[in-house]
Amino acid sequence: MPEATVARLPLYLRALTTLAERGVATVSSEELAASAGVNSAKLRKDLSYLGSYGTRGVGYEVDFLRHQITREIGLTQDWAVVIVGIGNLGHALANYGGFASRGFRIAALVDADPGRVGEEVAGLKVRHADELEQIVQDLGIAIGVVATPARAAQLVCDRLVAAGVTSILNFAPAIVQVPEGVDLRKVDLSTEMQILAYHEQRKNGAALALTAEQAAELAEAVNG
Amino acid sequence: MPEATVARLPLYLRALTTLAERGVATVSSEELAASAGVNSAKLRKDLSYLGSYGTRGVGYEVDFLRHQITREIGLTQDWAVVIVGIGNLGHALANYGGFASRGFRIAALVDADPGRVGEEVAGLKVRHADELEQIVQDLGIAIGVVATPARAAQLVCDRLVAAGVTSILNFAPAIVQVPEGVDLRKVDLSTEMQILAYHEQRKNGAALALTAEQAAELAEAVNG
DNA sequence: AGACGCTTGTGAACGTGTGCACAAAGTTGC
DNA sequence: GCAACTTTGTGCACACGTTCACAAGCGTCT
Repeated sequence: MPEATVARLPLYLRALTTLAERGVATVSSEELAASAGVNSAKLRKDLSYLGSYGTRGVGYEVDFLRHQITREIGLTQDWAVVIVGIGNLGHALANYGGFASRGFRIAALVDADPGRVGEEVAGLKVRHADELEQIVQDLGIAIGVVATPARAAQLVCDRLVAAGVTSILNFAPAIVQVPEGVDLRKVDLSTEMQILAYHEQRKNGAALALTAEQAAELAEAVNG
Repeated sequence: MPEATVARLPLYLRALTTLAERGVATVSSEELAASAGVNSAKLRKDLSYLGSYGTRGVGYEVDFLRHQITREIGLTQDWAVVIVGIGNLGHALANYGGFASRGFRIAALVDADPGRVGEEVAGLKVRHADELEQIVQDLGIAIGVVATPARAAQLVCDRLVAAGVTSILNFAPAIVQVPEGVDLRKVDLSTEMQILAYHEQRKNGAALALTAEQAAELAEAVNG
């Protein structure tokens, strides 16, 4: 299955869930594509990799298709996740409701700061980073989420990998290297913002962009 | 400039900044590519879209190249950003240090909950969502960050667009439609986790995956 | 049963992105 | 000043992803 298709399956899953909640039983590729924001031919080709689950002349049965995608992605199993780094972002991730409903379970929270260890966040006690290897092994954790400062990211990833974690989601603004066979995905606000800025600059954006000084004055006048 | 190249420029910028901090003055495409985690030919091709800023036989001057990329992306200007939705994630974003250093300035925080309005977060007073349009116009905001619950995301984006925002970064786990000409990027934990799960399932992951029941027992035994 | 209308699934063309391999161009050493 | 060495910039071939367009298949209506 093409990587691009894999990346869109969660999108389709979300659209299907919304439709199911509205009580829709059947949906055509055209409708589903519209609500997922993609081209209908692309949607059909993507779904065709799963098998022939549609009915010509009718469309796709929402619940059935949802189940097939869920199975394909592997969400019928429960995935234990450890979050490393319980700062602002770690807190937000620990409290994020979208995990549990999709088969991900925050199994442990870890931080290197002794001051944070023992604190209870989202119903779990924060544990010390020294225990990381033990935690990963005891809880059968396969997915690690890194929400540490940039300087700690590489070390944390190395330790996660050494402990047997083979999938890592990195939120730290750092370039991290992992060995072959380990999946590393990164989520980076700063990068996304910079991509937006690039396009903004090439639109009417020049008019809206201010010098730092002008902006500071404005901000003070309005917010202060 | 190809979209794929634009998406990598921030990566190069980060690598260059790290090198500059280490006092490195010159870098070859091979070295820079290694530290950015990409192929050196790709790096050179990407940089060639900026112009011919390298010296054959030598490499690239770190500071100079950094400046060129900064300019190309548009980070020499100050971009005013509004964050909508000051929950856990909004807090984390407001306090994220990586913005200011890259030319982005959190100019305003907005929330629909009257209970949060007036609260001070990251040195700014949270203002009510009703004022959104006014704030966008007064502060010359070009980029909006949406960190609301999923159900509010579409409405917030519509209002941002109506107020003149043409670049939006959406953190809400929702599929949002925007008119032509508006750039919408999304950052979605859940999607990223699902992509990881897909690959994990196709590796040795089956061994690590537990049923929900087994996992709950384990978790209780270890965390409880 | 047969004709008609609708929607899927997919072959084929097109466009974008990647990576090799090398000529061009600069630096260094003698 | 010239030869040897290093590294950039890029033409070209290939791989990947997207979109069109339509045949195949299913349901419905007469």
